[in-house]
Amino acid sequence: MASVKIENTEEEILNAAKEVFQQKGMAGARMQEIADKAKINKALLHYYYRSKQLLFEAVFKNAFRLLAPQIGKVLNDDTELFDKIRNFTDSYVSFVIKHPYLPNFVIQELNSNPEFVLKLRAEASFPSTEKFKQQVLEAIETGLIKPIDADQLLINIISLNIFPFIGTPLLMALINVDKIKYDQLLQNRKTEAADFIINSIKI
Amino acid sequence: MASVKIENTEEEILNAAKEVFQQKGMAGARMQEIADKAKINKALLHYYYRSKQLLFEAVFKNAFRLLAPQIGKVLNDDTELFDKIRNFTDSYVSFVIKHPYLPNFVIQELNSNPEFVLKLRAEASFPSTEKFKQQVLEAIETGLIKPIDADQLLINIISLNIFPFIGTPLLMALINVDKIKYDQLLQNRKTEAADFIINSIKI
DNA sequence: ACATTTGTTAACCAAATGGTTAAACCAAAT
DNA sequence: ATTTGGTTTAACCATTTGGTTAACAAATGT
Repeated sequence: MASVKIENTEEEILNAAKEVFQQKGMAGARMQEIADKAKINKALLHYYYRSKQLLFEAVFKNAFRLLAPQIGKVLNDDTELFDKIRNFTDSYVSFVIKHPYLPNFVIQELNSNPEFVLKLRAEASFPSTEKFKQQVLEAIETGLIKPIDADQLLINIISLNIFPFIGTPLLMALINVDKIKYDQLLQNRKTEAADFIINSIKI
Repeated sequence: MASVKIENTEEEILNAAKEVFQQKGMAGARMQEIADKAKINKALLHYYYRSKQLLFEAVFKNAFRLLAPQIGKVLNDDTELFDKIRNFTDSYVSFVIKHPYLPNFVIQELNSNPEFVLKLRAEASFPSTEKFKQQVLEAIETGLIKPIDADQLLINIISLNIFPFIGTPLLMALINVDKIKYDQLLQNRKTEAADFIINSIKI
């Protein structure tokens, strides 16, 4: 039964580590807290993952592998541009509501460890933007959308979808609503954000 | 000359603390590093700011007092809606290029200390959205813009302006450009972002 | 049955870290 | 010249923290 137990503890650790790292970041996380949350001895953490750094990287890669395909949807999907945008905003919002700490975590740690990006690029899951750029060019040529730089459009799409989650505390304070009302706003964005984007570019 | 010296050291400390806190966050910052950067003894930090927490709060409030008026521009300015949007995106981009770590710092620490928001609301500098909401309603009634929820529009404006800075490492990796090219993209956003927003809402 | 490998723990350790203390320094007032 | 007040430092301290060790337990192979 060794392998069963291994997978149990290993996953237990990873889950606990995920929680703690995503809430407190690399610097703020404590190995002891992770051990407690996983209900194991601290030494066992080092038995499975040799150091805090390695445990963190495991968590981070897991998170990124979850997030990347979501972003990939805007990029490497075959559907028509407007559908794709609608599709993306809808599914991304649903996704993040299930993993609320994730985008902030990824962004944050990417900011404090810019070298991380290099490691990520090597990953198979890392999305490529070629297809999207091509599609935007075609849509411009066929007169479907106004001329716009594909990179800027991509930045816009991602910004409109990710920031409302990362900026939750700031935005909540600013528009002066409680968590419940704000979550409703976010839900509405499933369609609102897509409409906003499409309105801007369609002819 | 005691008072002169005070202001010098105190400011020296605050500047050093700003750099370190903004790059590493509350948890990752080290008092020793701040002292070194300010070229003073560590004990002197505690002489001026009794604890790490208090020093951090001083830095954070400073940062927020810098950021808040920028956001306030979208909200409490008298100019016409489209001009206001153009104005805001232009001046916000210029502002953040001068203070690159600032938005990320504020967002990040707001996320890990949601109670902070309460303290900030009390601040005089905290922007109110009433005027903006009113203005949007009027613009809809007079047929200047399409119907849109003012809160959603505000979220869109802020997202489009702030996220490209916070998400720099992610976006750079995604669209596969170096820092120089990315900074050019950001510069272009001074007008691009405003156009994008206005295109979306104008009739 | 027994040896070997794998999983788990309690106790421990060295380094780092936030914070304190007591003394020294120094400009201005007396 | 001496006192006085705030300013600055070196040395120190208690606690926290990531990480290790050595011993024990539980499987697994032979």
